[in-house]
Amino acid sequence: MPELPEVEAYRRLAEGALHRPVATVAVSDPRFVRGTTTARRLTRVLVGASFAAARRTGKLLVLDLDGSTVDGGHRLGIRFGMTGRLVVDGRAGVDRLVYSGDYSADGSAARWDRFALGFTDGGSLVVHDPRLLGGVILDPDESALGPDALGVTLAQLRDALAGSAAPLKARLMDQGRLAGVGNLIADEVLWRASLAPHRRAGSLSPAELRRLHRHLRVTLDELSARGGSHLGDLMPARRRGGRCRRDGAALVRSTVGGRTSWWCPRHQT
DNA sequence: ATTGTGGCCTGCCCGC
DNA sequence: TGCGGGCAGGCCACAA
Repeated sequence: MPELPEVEAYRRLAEGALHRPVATVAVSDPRFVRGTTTARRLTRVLVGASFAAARRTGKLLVLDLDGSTVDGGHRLGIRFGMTGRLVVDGRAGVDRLVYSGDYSADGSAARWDRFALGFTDGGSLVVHDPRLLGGVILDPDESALGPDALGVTLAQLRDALAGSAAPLKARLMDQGRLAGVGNLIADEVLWRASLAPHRRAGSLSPAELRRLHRHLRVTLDELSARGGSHLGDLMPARRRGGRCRRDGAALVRSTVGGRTSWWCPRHQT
């Protein structure tokens, strides 16, 4: 589910979990713990610790542990995959997620709670993820991520695309080059910027690059303000029989960069 | 190195 | 109405 706007909302929600000592760690499915991290180690590091900061790069949420404790300096990384939600003290960061059903507060969805921290004050931080495509990891490699899409400069965007023969959309979604753009936002931005998703990433003229940069910034701002990456202008037409809201042309559905893409063959070139 | 493909998971929707 | 295939906003390992 979540792209940059959702994870940013989660980050703000996670700020409510700072400076509260962790009492318990619960991992309901070991597959949710990624990399070389183990549930045992998570428990050892987190119990007794508290978080000093909640940061975000792209779709990765990072909670810094308070540096004054024995295990200080560690970082807890949380990814949300396509269906992950963050719930702090019973409150969700995002009201609704497409494709992941609705989270009811009556506990009926508790079986999808993959990771839960209990604080000494009785509150909690829970990651809910039915599809199990997200995960938690200790000390994630943040250097593997490109610059965050929110605030990326024109020069950084140029660097991310220059010289590449890969489809433009695939490169935009390459988290190592640019962090935070997912499938929906990529379609939305390319539609707004009048660029076809299968264009070679390195083929953009300076004017096209500036246009893409401007629309990327504006789109991320707008979707964050609207409350989610599924609230783009292209979204309602992103279905069979959908027509371009701008010029009425039948939208094309094709696979680009391994992902389903919807685009207008008339104005996206 | 870069680019493309398949697989991981569960839930929902559409067509029969 | 019931059933099953296809598909879903991500990411990672692997192949060419």
